[in-house]
Amino acid sequence: MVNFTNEAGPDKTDRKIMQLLARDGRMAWSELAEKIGLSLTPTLRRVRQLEEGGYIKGYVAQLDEGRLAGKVSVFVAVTLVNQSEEVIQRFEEQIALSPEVMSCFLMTGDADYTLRVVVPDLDGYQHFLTRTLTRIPGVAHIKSSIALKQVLMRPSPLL
Amino acid sequence: MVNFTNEAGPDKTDRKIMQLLARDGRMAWSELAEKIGLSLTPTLRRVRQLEEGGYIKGYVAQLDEGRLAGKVSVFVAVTLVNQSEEVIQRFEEQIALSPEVMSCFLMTGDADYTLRVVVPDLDGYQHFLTRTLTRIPGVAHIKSSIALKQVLMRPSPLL
DNA sequence: ACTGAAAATAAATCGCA
DNA sequence: TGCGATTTATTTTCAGT
Repeated sequence: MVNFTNEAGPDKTDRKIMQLLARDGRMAWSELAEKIGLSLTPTLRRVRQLEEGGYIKGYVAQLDEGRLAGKVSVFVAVTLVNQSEEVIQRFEEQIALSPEVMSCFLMTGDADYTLRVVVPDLDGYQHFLTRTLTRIPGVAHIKSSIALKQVLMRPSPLL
Repeated sequence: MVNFTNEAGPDKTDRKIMQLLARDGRMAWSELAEKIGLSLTPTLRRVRQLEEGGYIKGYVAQLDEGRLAGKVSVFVAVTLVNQSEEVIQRFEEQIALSPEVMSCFLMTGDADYTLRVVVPDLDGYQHFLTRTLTRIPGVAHIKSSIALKQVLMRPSPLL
């Protein structure tokens, strides 16, 4: 018997660490240590704790979505014919395989989905609709809302 | 006279680099070099080119949104009283200061906005509405759609 | 828990093919 | 564009407070 898995949760210093790494995920640990006013060892230990505790899920390069995928975002409200396990599972699976789909949320109430789909232009969206979305079994109805400008996009919540 | 600013754009190797860094943004350059089958020097040069060309916009730690901000996402369609510079500018400015707002898109047509707001619960959303959103000058109408599950969220486009 | 120093790795730079 | 070697910086580990 050893350790009552010290579930303390992030303190103020941990939050500062997360904040800094959310802005620059490749910052040198030595630089991070300096900025939070601790030496290397405890800094790195805190980072590892945050990673293991799942507060930091990973580190990613942010790619230019507009340049690599397209400048047009379409919010798509999808209604399924029913909410059977099979229909839902197949839908979510196919969606995850479509590179145009950047995010997908299951909505309350009507139990349908809202997707954000990124395409180069409206032609590209039409292709996505006809070649991908309408071909997924169980899709009953689709309503599209087109965005032309991304005003704000936070990769991580503000602390 | 020297160089017709060689605007070549990413080749297959560059795309592989972006793909790998989008999955692990803190990977050692030496490991990246191994995976793409080049030595360190050209690998690092390519990475720097991708950064300078804006294909890689930066590196960030992914924080657990559900744990740090909340499990409830609300899509909010906001209509402004008009599209005057002043109203638009103030709206976008205030939105950017609100930590609950994770993203904001300017929509075509009616020229209103779609936001994704993250809150711990519906009470938190009510607070956001009354303390923040409805207090921004120029906000005429609000329509909320509540999500309870994030099915998919890509930090970067698939290559 | 934190510090500081030593040992092991990794990153940046340079001359060259 | 690419390679390999050198210099410089960073990360990791460990003994001490």
